[in-house]
Amino acid sequence: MSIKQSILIAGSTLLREKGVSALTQPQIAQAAGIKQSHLTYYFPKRANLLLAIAEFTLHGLMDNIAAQLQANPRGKTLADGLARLLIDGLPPRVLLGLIVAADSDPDIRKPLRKLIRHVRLSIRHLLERAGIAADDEAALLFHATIVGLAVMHQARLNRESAAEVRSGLDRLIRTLMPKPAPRRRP
Amino acid sequence: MSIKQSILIAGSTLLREKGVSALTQPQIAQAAGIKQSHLTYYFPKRANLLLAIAEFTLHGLMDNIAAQLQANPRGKTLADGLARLLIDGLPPRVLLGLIVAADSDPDIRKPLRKLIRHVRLSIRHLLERAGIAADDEAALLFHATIVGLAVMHQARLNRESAAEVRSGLDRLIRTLMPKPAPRRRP
DNA sequence: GGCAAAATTGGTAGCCTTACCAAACCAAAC
DNA sequence: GTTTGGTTTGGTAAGGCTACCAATTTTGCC
Repeated sequence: MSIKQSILIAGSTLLREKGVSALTQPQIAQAAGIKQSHLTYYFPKRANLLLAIAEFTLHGLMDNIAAQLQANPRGKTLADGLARLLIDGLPPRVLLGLIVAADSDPDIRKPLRKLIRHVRLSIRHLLERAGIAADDEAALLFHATIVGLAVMHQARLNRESAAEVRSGLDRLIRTLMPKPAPRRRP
Repeated sequence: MSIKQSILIAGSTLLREKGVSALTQPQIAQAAGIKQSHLTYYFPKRANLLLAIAEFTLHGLMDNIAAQLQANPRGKTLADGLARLLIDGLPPRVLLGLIVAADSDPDIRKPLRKLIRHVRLSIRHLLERAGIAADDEAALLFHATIVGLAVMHQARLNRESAAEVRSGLDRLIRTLMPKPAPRRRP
């Protein structure tokens, strides 16, 4: 495994488990088993490191989703897979980390926009595959909703918030899925 | 105006305009026109200050929403008012600030949960007033969606993201509003 | 083997943060 | 007018972070 990879892995693990404030050069370096000064050799500025970690992380997530969808491309599985992803905490923390960083380093914002666009696109593919017709606006709302669910869970991190992620996703997908056998109340 | 108030105002202004990373004791103190050491006299720990700012901010927001709703309690206005709130940036930044802080100081999480519960409740009232029937799950989804829209806008801060907030809110509310004259496609 | 480039290390300058403390100050109560 | 309690100030200790650099080691190549 290359050093760069081990840095990225250490970084995203740290991010997942301890949040953005733990994502410092000393801690990442220690977790990756290298010296801090060596870390700056690979990533001279903190922003470089952050973006690399974000890209690396999201790349992994996309693969993850794709694989899950491959396994069983219909509704229930979609909700389950997404729920696991959102509760895991890595994706929202990546986003939060970038937002916070962008506040003090505006250069980050451009790649961040690109990243979000990319996620949006992936979501559209996801929905298509799940048999949900989604125009731009529908994809936007879906995206926003899962981001919101994830962020609110991150804020609370208890059983209730996790349950909300699941029930929220369930309901969200249920309302969007084409009904196979519409049954009406009496 | 009491010193405490001026501190809270300075803090929330700073938060709105420069983001969480600018929310430090020196900067707040300067903005409030007092010495940093004096700031710690009122708020011995950073967490105290953060929570106070969050409460103060959200309190103001609720009043804001309530007033807007008072003025004109139906759909279009609801969307407009919310959009202004979300684009303004203060609410999502308060949330982000608390999440980041909670990562290094878990004591913050309990009041943070309470805060979110409170917002949820306000949203239910809001929806009721706007003539939208909302069970728990619907309120949850509404809440999640607006949080997601706001956060994704904060991440990008450009015209496109602002437009997304507006169109997202529009569509969200449109799908929830009871249709006055349902018209079907041919 | 020897050379050049890349990788790695130890060390440190400079900055910023939070939290604390002792002293000065003010204002109201007695 | 003095005492007492709350306010305000200046100063600072301790710690953490980023970024840089000079020196050493390793690696790949001729």
